[in-house]
Amino acid sequence: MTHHATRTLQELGYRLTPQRTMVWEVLRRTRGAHLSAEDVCAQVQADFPHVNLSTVYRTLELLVGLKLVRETCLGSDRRYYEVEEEVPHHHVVCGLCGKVEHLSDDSLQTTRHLLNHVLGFEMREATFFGVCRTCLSAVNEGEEEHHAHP
Amino acid sequence: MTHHATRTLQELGYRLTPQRTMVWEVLRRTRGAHLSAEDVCAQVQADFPHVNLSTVYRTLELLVGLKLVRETCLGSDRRYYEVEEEVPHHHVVCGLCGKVEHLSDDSLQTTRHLLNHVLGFEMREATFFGVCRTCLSAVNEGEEEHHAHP
DNA sequence: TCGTAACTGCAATATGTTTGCAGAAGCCAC
DNA sequence: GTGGCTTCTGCAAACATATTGCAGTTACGA
Repeated sequence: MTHHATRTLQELGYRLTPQRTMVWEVLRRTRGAHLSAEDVCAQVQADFPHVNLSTVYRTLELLVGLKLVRETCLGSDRRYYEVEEEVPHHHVVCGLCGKVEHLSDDSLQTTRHLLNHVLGFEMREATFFGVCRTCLSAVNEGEEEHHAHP
Repeated sequence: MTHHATRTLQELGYRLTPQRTMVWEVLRRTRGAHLSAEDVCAQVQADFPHVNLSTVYRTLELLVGLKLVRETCLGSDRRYYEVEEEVPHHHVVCGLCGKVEHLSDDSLQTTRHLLNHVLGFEMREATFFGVCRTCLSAVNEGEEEHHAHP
């Protein structure tokens, strides 16, 4: 486990167990991905098969509470986790293929100011749902074909 | 049921059952709210207690498929439904009190263009997570109190 | 009014997440 | 190191949300 997370856990009086270390390591080495609790558990179990899913849930809850891990909203089906980055980013989700892309926080400065100005709202993160480039071209090709053969 | 939804259902060969009518009416008269399937079911059952939750789920699925109802993502806990408006809007969710506010689609034109330009992404809807005005002032008052009595 | 295909209610099931509890183990004091 | 105390884990059961199979009901065109 990286110095940072280790220190945080121990300084706050939490025990440094192998399970917690492994969950953290999985998230750290998959930086940029978005893993469900079950994904994390599967990766941990690849090395230590006896580790239990409920322990993974409890560990994720702990790490989220300590702001070491971020729980992101990519849809209503389940929860996804990733390490909390110094520079936050936002998510762009394709409703057709499910692909998730990132968007830098800088890009949303004007949107942040808008929300703050209009609603007095302090934006922490944003998720955009729509159709990605790839799926858009696929749809367009389909339309063209359809027009070609009415 | 309003002419529009009625026509759509019947023209497409779906049967116009009381259950479907009631689900639609509940959503229509709570315009602006965000109801879960269970919420809808409870409101329908207030008048017709025998109506089953699974029927509500099937009806919502149908109406969403016909684009008469929109399924919105306000977090990963469950799914919420509202009537599909002519002019779409976006959602602003407070992570502390859970309040949901609306944001007009117009406000996000530049954001939409940004996503299109940077990622080739066609944005359909956006959800912003953060802290609302009310909770922000509550937090600030708490801080002030804390500073006053260290 | 009748017949049929579509729809509903019910119960069972699937999937994701939480919890109670007994046993295991991290960590501090010695 | 060793002991002891408290936290943590594994397991199984519970819980919440959503889906499905099936038998009986019903909308609706003929």
